[in-house]
Amino acid sequence: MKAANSKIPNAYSAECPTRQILDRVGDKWAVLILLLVRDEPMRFNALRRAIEGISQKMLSQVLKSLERDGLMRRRAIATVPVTVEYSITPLGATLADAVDPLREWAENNLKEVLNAQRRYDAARKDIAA
Amino acid sequence: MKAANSKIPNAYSAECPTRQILDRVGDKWAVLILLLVRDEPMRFNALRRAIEGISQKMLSQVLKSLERDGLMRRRAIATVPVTVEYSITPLGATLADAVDPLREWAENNLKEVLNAQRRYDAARKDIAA
DNA sequence: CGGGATCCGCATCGATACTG
DNA sequence: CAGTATCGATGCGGATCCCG
Repeated sequence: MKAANSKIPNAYSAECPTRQILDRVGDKWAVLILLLVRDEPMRFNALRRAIEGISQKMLSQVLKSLERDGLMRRRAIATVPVTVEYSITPLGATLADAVDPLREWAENNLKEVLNAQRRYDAARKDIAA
Repeated sequence: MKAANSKIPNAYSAECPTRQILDRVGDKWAVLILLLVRDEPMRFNALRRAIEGISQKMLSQVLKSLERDGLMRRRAIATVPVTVEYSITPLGATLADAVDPLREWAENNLKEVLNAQRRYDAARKDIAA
């Protein structure tokens, strides 16, 4: 990543906010966690169970970064054994709201995307043959 | 969210549309390209120049997957040398629209996120000391 | 101009084991 | 229960060269 190019009209420099946020939203787990926690505070292993396929390492890692970004709050309760509750912050809630249209789009259009893929692959196969 | 995982109240299975789409949107380059191409059709090297830091390999790779997903259209014009124009599809345009709130959020809240990070890091440093 | 093919380093991530 | 620590594979992505 080099210097910014403010000259070019339609350009995304490395410092562009969209890119920086996209890098975080791009973390496929982060958004899922955010959406889950928005509905209700959740505990570590509850999240682990709710998100099929996530490893404990990834989960704790992503949770930490979400907390660092001010999107989530971590609350440890001194019981035995320890209880930890993760809840969304107001800032996180606004992000979750901004992601909602995307989730709706996903639900409404996934099939069409999959169809497009099949068409594309079929066309490619014709060329190969 | 449909009957697939209607048992578990808050869960994201691997087949969840949101996850599948997020995997694509998670590709940090894909969304940027989509947003650029929405405004006006663009050519390969124009995109390359517009997106700071992308390699030609990544660009051609992402372009191909966007085309495969039916989100973008590739049009080759038989000039010498070849001219190739990438434009958004109607489906892609709806996705771009769904991403817009996210971009706005990014522009409005990046600073707050960065502040949160600094606070978090400062607190951690205190503990270390 | 618009890519494909290849090589390869390094960061990611999963698996496992251990702890407060 | 809620994590940390370590190791090892793998695959992403950059760099480079080449071609129609």
